[in-house]
Amino acid sequence: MKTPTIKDVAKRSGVGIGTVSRVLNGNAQVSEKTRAKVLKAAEELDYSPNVIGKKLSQNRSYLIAVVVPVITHPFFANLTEAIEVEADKKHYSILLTTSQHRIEKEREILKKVSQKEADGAIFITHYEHEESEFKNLAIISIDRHLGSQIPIVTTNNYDATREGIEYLANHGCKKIAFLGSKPTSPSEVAYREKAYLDYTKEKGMKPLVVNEVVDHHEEDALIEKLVKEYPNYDGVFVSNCTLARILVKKLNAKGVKVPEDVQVLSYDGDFERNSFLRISSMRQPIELMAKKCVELLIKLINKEEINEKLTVFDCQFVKGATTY
Amino acid sequence: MKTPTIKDVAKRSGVGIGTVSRVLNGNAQVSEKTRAKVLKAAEELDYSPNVIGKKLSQNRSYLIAVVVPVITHPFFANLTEAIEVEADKKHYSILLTTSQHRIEKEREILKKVSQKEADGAIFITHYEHEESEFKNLAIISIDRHLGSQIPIVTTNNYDATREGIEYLANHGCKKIAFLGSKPTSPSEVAYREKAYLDYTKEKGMKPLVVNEVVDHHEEDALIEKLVKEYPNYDGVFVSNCTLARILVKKLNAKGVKVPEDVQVLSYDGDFERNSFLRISSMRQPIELMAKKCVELLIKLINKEEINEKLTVFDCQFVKGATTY
DNA sequence: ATTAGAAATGGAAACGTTTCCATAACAACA
DNA sequence: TGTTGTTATGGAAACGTTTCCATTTCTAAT
Repeated sequence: MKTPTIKDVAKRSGVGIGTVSRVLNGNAQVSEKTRAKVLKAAEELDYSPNVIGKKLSQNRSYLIAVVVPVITHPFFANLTEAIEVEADKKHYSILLTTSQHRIEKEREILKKVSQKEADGAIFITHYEHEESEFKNLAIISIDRHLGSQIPIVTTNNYDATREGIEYLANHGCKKIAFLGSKPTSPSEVAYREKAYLDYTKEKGMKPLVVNEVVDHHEEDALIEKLVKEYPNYDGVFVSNCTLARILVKKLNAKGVKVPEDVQVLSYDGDFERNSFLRISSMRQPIELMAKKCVELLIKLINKEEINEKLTVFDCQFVKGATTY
Repeated sequence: MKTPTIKDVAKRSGVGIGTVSRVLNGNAQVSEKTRAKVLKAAEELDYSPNVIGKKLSQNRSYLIAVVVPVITHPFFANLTEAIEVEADKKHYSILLTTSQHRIEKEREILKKVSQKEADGAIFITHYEHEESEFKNLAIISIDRHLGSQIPIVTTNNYDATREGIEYLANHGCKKIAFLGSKPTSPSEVAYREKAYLDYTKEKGMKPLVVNEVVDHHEEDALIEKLVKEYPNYDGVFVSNCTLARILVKKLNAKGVKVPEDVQVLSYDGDFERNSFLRISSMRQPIELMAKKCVELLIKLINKEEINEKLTVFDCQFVKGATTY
């Protein structure tokens, strides 16, 4: 009992396959009588068009690969979900690919895209690739510089960081530190540290920076370095929310109170659900970013001209329990 | 400048397309000389096979749809990621579909599967569907009874709940309450409440149950009902971890200390990252479940016979900070 | 009744693979 | 050198659509 094809519908309704296609897609003129016949036959056969056939004939997969290190991280999960919702509106589906922090797996994903497994990809990830790996592919990157041709969607890293640091200063912090994990490849994220360094220089403050390239499982050791420096600071601007959470936990464990002894403000936005401690943060407008990514990517897929090589969104300060 | 096809490779290497296919798939005998020629030509043309063509010729998409309400929930994210990792090992990719708590969207997803957008689906979701909607489709369900033909992967809901409640009793709880959100469709999850009711009956305890069918955004009101009952209980077994987190927050807000005044133990497992409060829980072995789902689903896709209509995994008690 | 123009329709070609079948090349042996 | 059996190879057919082009049917005006 094979599943029926368009031919079966054509035969049963006594029309040609072209006509069936036109009826079902509703994009061309068909007489009312024919339309009824075809719909009836399709109904009776319980026919639904085979998507793979359609994809081949259009040479389009209508799939967008979302490339993240892991989906279990709240930031990635929220971003991916927002992308899924936007893509769905435009009749694209999401191919979920996690690199599990392994560059080889990321390469495999790129290969999938070049094999038309997906029409394009949105990269939210860390690794540096050869520019040649991206040749001609429809790719949008969040934050990172993947290659001269890859459009970037990002936030106002410099200004938002600056705004955050000023917030700390205006709320009583005299000695502000910076905590981050240095991006492994050229990235807009680097402007966060730069904003901090510029600020301290301007104000004649002695900078205290803990910002190294670390593997994701080495975060604890990194943060430990800053914890040790206490009480050389009474405020910390953290480059991302995961680090911020761990920092607060470690400070608490040491008996340092947040925000009483140290105020903590983070980039990113606190996407943890039902969290027992909301981190104050400069929240990135994830939904807007997702929407923009999808729009740009679809333009790229359709070979339309794109003028925005760099799209910048503003962050918003969201008060949590880690600052005054 | 079109992307090269297998024909281009055949022409350039002076062989037939069948031979090219054989070389590239490495599943048939090809002379060393020919193999070299073909590989060279493929290399020079920078050829990579078009996956859609392959899919059509095999009438397989090598895609598994993962159907979750949202991906932002840690439990769903962890499960999905585990599924992705397992599927990848078997050369399947993941089509991520979120229903956003809307049954219509879930129907659309089912339609996608029946249109061969994916070869099969793993359902981790709430809604009740007509059994006819699943006709012949390769589907595995986690916990829920979707239809008489759909295999279920679940945990030992009854026994693990019982074990949890006994743990509370053994650690000083005299009056144990049950908090849950009632499944909207037949589900193995229902055995959690049953285990509680049986236990209290056996022990001659007066049961205190707050377990209603609620929409996901009505959870607060549900939990409030139990909070009001305090101090009619000194221990709570909660059916899932989201509810448990909210419960603890609300109890704290009311000045009730956890675990000093009330101990809280949850089903599921605490999948929040860097949480400031670990919930004690009966943890479900997510990785094993994911592996099983993928295995079963692939068997289903391959039309192999399946004897396990119900697969049950054991949970493991994981101590957090909400119990002694 | 005739005809021009528009609307509707049938079906071949195309999308890029895999697979099957027929044939060709080769090796080994008499 | 011819024969047989094996291995290698070319290319048509098939997968299920969409789309394009040629043809038919209809409409309405003369």
